[in-house]
Parts: sequence; structure tokens; C-alpha cells
Amino acid sequence: MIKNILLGLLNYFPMTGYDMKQMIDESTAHFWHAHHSQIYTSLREMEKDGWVVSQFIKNEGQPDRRVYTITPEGQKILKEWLAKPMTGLPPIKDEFIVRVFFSAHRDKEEILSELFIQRQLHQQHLAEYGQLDMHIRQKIQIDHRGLLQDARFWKATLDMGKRYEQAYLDWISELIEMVES
Amino acid sequence: MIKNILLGLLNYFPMTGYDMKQMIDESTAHFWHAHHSQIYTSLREMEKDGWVVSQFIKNEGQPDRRVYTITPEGQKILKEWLAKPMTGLPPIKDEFIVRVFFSAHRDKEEILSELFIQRQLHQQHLAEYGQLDMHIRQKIQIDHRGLLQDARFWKATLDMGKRYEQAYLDWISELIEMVES
DNA sequence: TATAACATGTAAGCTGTTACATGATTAC
DNA sequence: GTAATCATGTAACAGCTTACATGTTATA
Repeated sequence: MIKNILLGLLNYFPMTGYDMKQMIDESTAHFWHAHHSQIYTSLREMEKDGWVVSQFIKNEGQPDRRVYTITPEGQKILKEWLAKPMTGLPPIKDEFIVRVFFSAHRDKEEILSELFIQRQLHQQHLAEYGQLDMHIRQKIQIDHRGLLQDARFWKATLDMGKRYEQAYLDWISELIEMVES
Repeated sequence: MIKNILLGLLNYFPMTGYDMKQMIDESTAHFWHAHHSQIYTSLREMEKDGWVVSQFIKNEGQPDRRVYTITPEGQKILKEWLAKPMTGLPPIKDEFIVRVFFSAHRDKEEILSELFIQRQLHQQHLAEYGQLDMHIRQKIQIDHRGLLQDARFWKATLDMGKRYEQAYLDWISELIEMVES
């Protein structure tokens, strides 16, 4: 999966693993995240498989950069992945909900403090999404006007992020009421 | 994580790996799922660590069953896990949203058909949740009256499941409109 | 008579996380 | 001077998935 994301990003324009890590953190992190270690090792494997090529750029003064470029083979893999529709629901793994499921015999104050923390985190996250919106728009208008079509879909995923956070927030607020009573 | 879930279930009453697989499928599957292979191997490790004990029951005619029981050590581990609150947001990994993110250059009909499939799946799922509600209630009233307190929290997680499905559904419907225009 | 449900396991492999490791530049 | 940002990597391990493997009983 992470390899598809890396191919998708490189299909926009050539960049380094570091750049991709940043883009993932800024844009896809609310539905898919990755550590830099996984990104670097995946890119190496992808190069071995001929999906990407890299050139090592030695910068005087600045740190060296390995810039990756997608190959026609890589574009084929990306297209094939997108052409094969998902037939099932994406699986969910949410530790917090598991904790709630087993919370019946916990200390009331203990549960509440955890619920307050989570509610605050979701509130923060939701607030950040509003700013991200602008951020993406600015970036593509300055850097890559060809990505305006893509931006509509990026915005759509951000919209899902907002809906998700709002639903979570509402739920936690109701849960707090339930536990308090 | 799966081990905490297994401890949580065994804390209700002793049961087999098969039973736990069924309970996970029926109750926690919308926020945590597991394959039987993982359940059986995890239980073996947990027994080696002294968190559970098992007795192998040979049934004439019927298949043999290995019934697991939680130990005081296992209960301690469970309590410790619940007592340590989560300080961050649970990470999300949703392949479908990744696909939407990279869908700008896909064939319009291809995207739409995938969106229709997903919408239908979420609708189905949402409908199933309504029935699950009853299911849980009946089960505990018949089998284990001591679990009525727990049922409040189980219901809460089901409520989150419904909110999630509804939010997803609304989002996909809007996305379909966006793509169609 | 064939399929679903009951019931338990092993093994190989893939994915992903955490920790270890290094070194330069820039901003405060 | 010290913390943050830039920049790239390796290694060990944990967690999870997929496939292989077997056998019984109840139901349609």
C-alpha cells in the first residue's frame, strides 16, 4: 500500500524520500501515515523492481539528496492499482474504541479524564484541518498549476477527515454525558 | 493489542479461541478484527506467559475444544492496559480514501462504479448495526446477567460505528455528486 | 451428497514500528 | 550554544495476513 502512495506522489513530480514524508504528513496523514524508515526502504525496493529511478545529488554545503523519478513501469503499476476497484469495506483498527468497549469496570474519573483528552485532541485536529485547506491551495497555485484537477480530490479527502473528526467529537461528548450520569 | 482484546473477553467468562473469534466478528469487528490464526497463536503465547490457562476437552462425537481461562496475572495485565490512558489519536489507515486522493486522472465511470459499490457496502453495514443492537441485548440477558453494565459500553461502541458509517455514507454521496458534475 | 458450521492448528511472508546511527545547516 | 530542520539510512522485532492442513457433525 505505501508503495502505491509513493508512486502516486512521484507521478506528480520527482522528489526525495524526505519530500514524500513531508507530503504524507501534511496531506494523507489523516487516512494513511508512514515512518521515514519505511519510506526509504520501500523506495529502494521499488528502484530494484524498476518502478522508479533515483539520482544522488551532492550539494556543496547542503545535505545530499536522492531524487526519485517514476518510470513507465511504475506508472503502469499505479494505473493497475487504481483500475482494480475495492470490493470490500476498508478494515478499521481503532484502539480507543476497543478501550471504551472494555471500560465498564474502570474507575469513573479515570475514564472521564481519558475521554477529555481524546475530545481535546479531536477538537485540535478538526481546527487544523481548516488551515490545511488553504495550505494545499496555496502550494499548488505557486508550484504546480497542473495539479488543480487533483486538488479537488485532495479536498474531498480532507472533507472526509472533517466529517470523521466531527462524528468522533459528537460521540465522545455523548459518552462523557453517559459516564457522568 | 489483540492480546488485550482476548484478555478482555476472557475476563467475562472462560471460552475457546473459536468462541472469541465469533465474539470479535459479532461485536468488535467494526473497530478491530482478527483472523483465527492470530487468535490461536496469541492464546498459546499468553498461556506460555501465564496470562491464561487452558484445558483441552475431548468431546465424544463433537470436535475437541480448548477452553481458556484468565489468570490473576492476566487480569493484572488487562487492568494495567486500561489504567494507562491513550495520549494520542488512534492512527487511521483507510485504503479507500487513499484511492480517492489519487483519483483525479481516472476514468469517470470507473470512479463512479467504485463509489456506488462503497456506498452500498456502507448502507448494508449501517443496516446490520441496527440488528446487532438487539442481538447483544438478547445474548447477555439469556447468558450472563452480570454483563449488563458492560453492555452500556458495548452499545456506545456500536453507536460510534453507526456515526462512522453515516458520515462515510454522506461523504460518498457528496463525492458522487462532485464526480458526476 | 454437498455445503455450512464447528473446531484447531502451523508456516511463510509481508508490513510496519521502534530504535539505532550520522551529520550539516539554520534560527533563536 | 542549543534546538529545530534538513537529509538518509540500517536492523531488530512485532504484528498481521494468507495459505496450507485436517477432521467432524448438522442441515438442506
